[in-house]
Amino acid sequence: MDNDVLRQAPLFSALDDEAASALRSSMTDSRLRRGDVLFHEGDSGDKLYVVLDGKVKLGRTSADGRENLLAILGPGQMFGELSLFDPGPRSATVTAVTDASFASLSHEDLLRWLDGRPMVARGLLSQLAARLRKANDVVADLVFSDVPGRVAKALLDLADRFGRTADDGVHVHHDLTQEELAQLVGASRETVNKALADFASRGWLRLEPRSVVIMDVERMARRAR
Amino acid sequence: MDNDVLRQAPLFSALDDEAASALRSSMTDSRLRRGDVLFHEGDSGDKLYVVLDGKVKLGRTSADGRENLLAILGPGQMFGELSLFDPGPRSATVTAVTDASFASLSHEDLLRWLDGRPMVARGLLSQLAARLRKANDVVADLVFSDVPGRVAKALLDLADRFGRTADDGVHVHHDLTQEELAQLVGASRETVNKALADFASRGWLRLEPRSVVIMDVERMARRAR
DNA sequence: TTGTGACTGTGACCTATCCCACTGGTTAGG
DNA sequence: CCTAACCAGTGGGATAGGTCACAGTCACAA
Repeated sequence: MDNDVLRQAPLFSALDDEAASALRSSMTDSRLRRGDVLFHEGDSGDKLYVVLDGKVKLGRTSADGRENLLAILGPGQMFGELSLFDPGPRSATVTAVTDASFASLSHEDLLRWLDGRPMVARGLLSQLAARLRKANDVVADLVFSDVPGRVAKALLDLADRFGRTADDGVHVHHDLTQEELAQLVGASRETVNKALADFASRGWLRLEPRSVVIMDVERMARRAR
Repeated sequence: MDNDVLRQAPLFSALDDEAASALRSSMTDSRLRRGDVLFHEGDSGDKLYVVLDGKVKLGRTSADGRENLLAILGPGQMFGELSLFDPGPRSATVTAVTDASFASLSHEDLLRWLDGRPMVARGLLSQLAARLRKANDVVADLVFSDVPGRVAKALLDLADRFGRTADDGVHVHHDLTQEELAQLVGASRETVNKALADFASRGWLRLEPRSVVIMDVERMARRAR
């Protein structure tokens, strides 16, 4: 249950059992319904969260109201660390994409842990490094790839993290509307829809509401590059 | 001189004098001429570098050979940490944009320092967090802003870090060709050139080879948003 | 001096993608 | 069960920006 998810989470993975449960006991739990907002870009706040169950989206809104999603996070993933180590207002809005639950840790508690246990620091550093690497990849994709390519890549990434392989293909219940998918890849809903329709017409995938079945992972991967 | 730069560098800023000079003494120095490459994307390597003097560009190359610059770094800034905390090949190519010198620290040495001194860990965490925040901003810009906007923003950022204010404006010796500037903002050289020409014709800036003088920071800032 | 190569400046296309308009389907609340 | 929202699908026109093709400038070497 809860603790299994946390033990897998990179934040905890280097800790022994008693340390992990001590850390766990200083965390508070919370939950949200689909569509609810945990906090807004610009809010102040200094908690770090770990997703226990469900999915959330991290998004930012431009001056003229358009939205862009930085990431979709699922069980075991962490967010909110930015306001912690680089103090300042929250840099993104976090919204539940499905009903979801979290464990959270306050600034002070985390710092206490950091000072005592170097392994926690290493875990956090490698988490941040991985995130940074990924962010750089996103930048490269925006510069180099066209929209269909980015859509293919996003779907494969979601498949990796949330997909279940069956004999008719990889079922990906991403729980995102096409609008949200579009915001995730930085394109308009319409172009994303056309890209998806094109993939479907080639038999690479089958479209279902808030979900896809990827039938030809190989070609999708080739299209993504 | 050298040590002044390092003491300003975020990696060192939280250390007291004797700790800083101990850390300094475990670092090795090196230097490059303009155009020389320190390491290539895909290389293995586990050193962390701090720029002592000069400027470098971090770039990645796409499958079809086009280039994209992730960042221009100057004195006091750090790079190469990614391969450290998220082990793997180097994720970018580092090239000297001017003659430059560096201090470097090996994987093991850094980890030794990390375990002993929690402040070093915090410094690194906040560095990475700041970088991540910045990377997210770049993503948002690519999605929301047009090329002239991104050019304006890039120039202001360079001005912030490398500019010298005089009575005719802020002199920014960025040392980048327009080609490199284009790679930095993710656009073609031609469009960047036209954007620059437009800014110049409006009297917002004056163009000089590998350098600009920003005469109307206010309007540039407004254009960037 | 002249030639060579690197960089900047500019016009003319061409195309990916955005924006708009509309249709049909599906869901949720009264 | 009906109506309002929301969501997915699709066509067509407008456009930002990429690509191509040159011309002009400058530095530096022969």
